[in-house]
Amino acid sequence: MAVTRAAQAEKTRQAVLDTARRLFLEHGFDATSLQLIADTMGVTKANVYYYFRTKIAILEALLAPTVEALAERLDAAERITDRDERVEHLITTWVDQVVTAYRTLAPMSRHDPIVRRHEKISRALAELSERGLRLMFGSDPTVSQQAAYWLISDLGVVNRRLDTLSDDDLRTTLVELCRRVIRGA
Amino acid sequence: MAVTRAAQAEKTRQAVLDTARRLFLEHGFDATSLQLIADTMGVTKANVYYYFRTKIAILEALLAPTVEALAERLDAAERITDRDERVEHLITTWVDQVVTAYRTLAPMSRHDPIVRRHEKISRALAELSERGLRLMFGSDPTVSQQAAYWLISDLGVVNRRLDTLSDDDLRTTLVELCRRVIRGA
DNA sequence: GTCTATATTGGGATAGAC
DNA sequence: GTCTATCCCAATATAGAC
Repeated sequence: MAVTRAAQAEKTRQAVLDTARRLFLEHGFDATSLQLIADTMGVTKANVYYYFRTKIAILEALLAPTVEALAERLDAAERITDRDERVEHLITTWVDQVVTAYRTLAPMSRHDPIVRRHEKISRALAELSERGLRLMFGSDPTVSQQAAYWLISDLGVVNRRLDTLSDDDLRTTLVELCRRVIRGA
Repeated sequence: MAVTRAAQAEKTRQAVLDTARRLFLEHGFDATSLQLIADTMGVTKANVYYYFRTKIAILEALLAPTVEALAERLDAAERITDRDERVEHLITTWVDQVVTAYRTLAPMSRHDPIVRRHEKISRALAELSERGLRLMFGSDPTVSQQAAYWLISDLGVVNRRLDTLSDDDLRTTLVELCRRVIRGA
């Protein structure tokens, strides 16, 4: 019982993040008020503000790990010299990330209008996407290759639709789909 | 002059729709205020309200033709008995619809959070999507077929990325991509 | 058909008590 | 660390003059 204050702080802070993530995904960022977040958690608005100075700061805190994970994926892929192997790595790790997307903001991160409006976030995501494209197809991808890549980059939508599948079956299905799209381009 | 009130009415009403469409696409529905729409058009909020009783009514008016066009596409496809021919028809008309998406709400219609929250709209789109799936793959599609279909249903994202292409090149690229995804499933 | 003016609600955000 | 109370502003929507 000695650490109460700091422990309580961490717990509440995490609760804000978890609640906000759920609500952002369900209603969208703009339609999720701090009042709603606070009510859902069972605390007051002021308490939420104690942990995050603005609403957008909550989103940034949520998105940071996702962006970081994306960057690490690409770093790892960059270290693979064999082309086929690298593509395979990119595909499987990408599918992994998408499959576990419930626990991240991935499905919303591209589609919620806030992302387009938030320069810092949108630029970060755009840069990572471009980097992934180059790692897949080299510095001068054909139009067909670009199309294939951008199509796959939106796998989150498929994920949502196949939510009755087990994680393993979903993974297998998506990997095969990606392989077909990418390898044929 | 001979500019009747009715003509003026039609003109202003259309201006509201055009302006709203542009702004909804750019900022998202929730972040687009009637004030912004009115200011952009150079009229007052009250004038906008003269034509649409609520903000959501503007969205509904915008979405109606898109939904209608989608339904007609499926009706036409239903009349084609040959399986391969029907799939080909679905693909090409779908690509057509996506390519001309600037003039519709297609790119936003799936992704803006308002769609998920608006029951009438979301149900209509969901029903049409399911119908398309059946027309493509019959009444009992495999998981792989479903995945392929849902992936393709989100073609709007690819469209946005390839905006430097001519319409014809874009069309060709997308049709080939769709064929590969669908036929291989 | 378009305007000015206003009602009303809810949003993000802060001050200060406990 | 959490609360109550409040500020300020922007949003949707309406009333009534021209």
